[in-house]
Amino acid sequence: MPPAEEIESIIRAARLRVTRPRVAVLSAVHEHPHADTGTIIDAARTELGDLSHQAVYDVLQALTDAGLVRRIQPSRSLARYEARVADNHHHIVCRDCGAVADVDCAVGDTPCLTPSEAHGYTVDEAEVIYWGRCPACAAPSTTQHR
Amino acid sequence: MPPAEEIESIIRAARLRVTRPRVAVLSAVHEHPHADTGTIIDAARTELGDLSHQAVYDVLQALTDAGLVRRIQPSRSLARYEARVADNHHHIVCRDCGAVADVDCAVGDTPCLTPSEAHGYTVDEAEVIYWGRCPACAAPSTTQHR
DNA sequence: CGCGGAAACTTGAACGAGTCAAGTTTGGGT
DNA sequence: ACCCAAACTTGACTCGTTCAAGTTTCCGCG
Repeated sequence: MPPAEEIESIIRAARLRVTRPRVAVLSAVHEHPHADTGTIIDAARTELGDLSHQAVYDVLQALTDAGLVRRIQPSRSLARYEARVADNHHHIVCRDCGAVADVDCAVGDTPCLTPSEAHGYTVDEAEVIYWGRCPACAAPSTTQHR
Repeated sequence: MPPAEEIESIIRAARLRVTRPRVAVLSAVHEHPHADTGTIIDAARTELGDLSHQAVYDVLQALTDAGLVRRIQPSRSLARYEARVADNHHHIVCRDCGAVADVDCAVGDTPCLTPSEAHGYTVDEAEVIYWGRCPACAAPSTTQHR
């Protein structure tokens, strides 16, 4: 969780204008890894007071384009954002509650980045999602899952 | 593209009731790999005449639960379905036009199915999506991509 | 230090894939 | 042939996301 000044310089370093909404949104993404848009809107409003949802969508788009955040969207889930970028890690998603956790790659730095037959496609990224159940949902009796 | 009788027996073998909507939808998924829901609805209607969109959603859900089709949903894309199941293959998605192609796994049968640290999760599937550009969109001058 | 313009934000309406709910039809077991 | 739970129809509705028009603000430049 970098302090506000560091957030500012991160934004500035990406050649983006520094605005209060952008600082608030980027902070929110740092503080809430894998949060969906609604959660980010709430967190940014807590920090700023008023803020339109449209601004948050715009900011997230700008930050994504600049490579400061990454957007992930597992099936049956809303869009989620994370600030861990450019370090090649992957995700485990719980089939029941949708919780997301980070996983470092199993095989070296760029796992499976070589499809056997690419059909002429130019590949630049391999995204891996592990599906399963989180500890809470896997527990048999404690909670009635879903 | 199996004939109608074979589609029927596939459905019956999964202990599902055989109905005309189900046969039409499963045929459509076989005939249009990676099609989104709208395309499947159109294809099924072409075969059947009238058919409610709700029925298609129900059928796709039932077929997915039974393991007869697989649902995939790359970021920024609608839900797509395919009939190739239980053979561990993955997908290449074009960043520009959204086209999807199949890829057999690079490393053996169950690629990367072992995350380095699973955070207590029980993992049962590893889904890999390669991101890049399809031959048409990668071509520099021919088509103005997007 | 203040101006100017483009980028960023606000407001409010609209879109559309997917879901919900209530009523009717139908497959297939007894 | 009967029956009923499963499957389908109809139609309204939800809500994450996008679109559009107008206003504000950041920041390079003089």
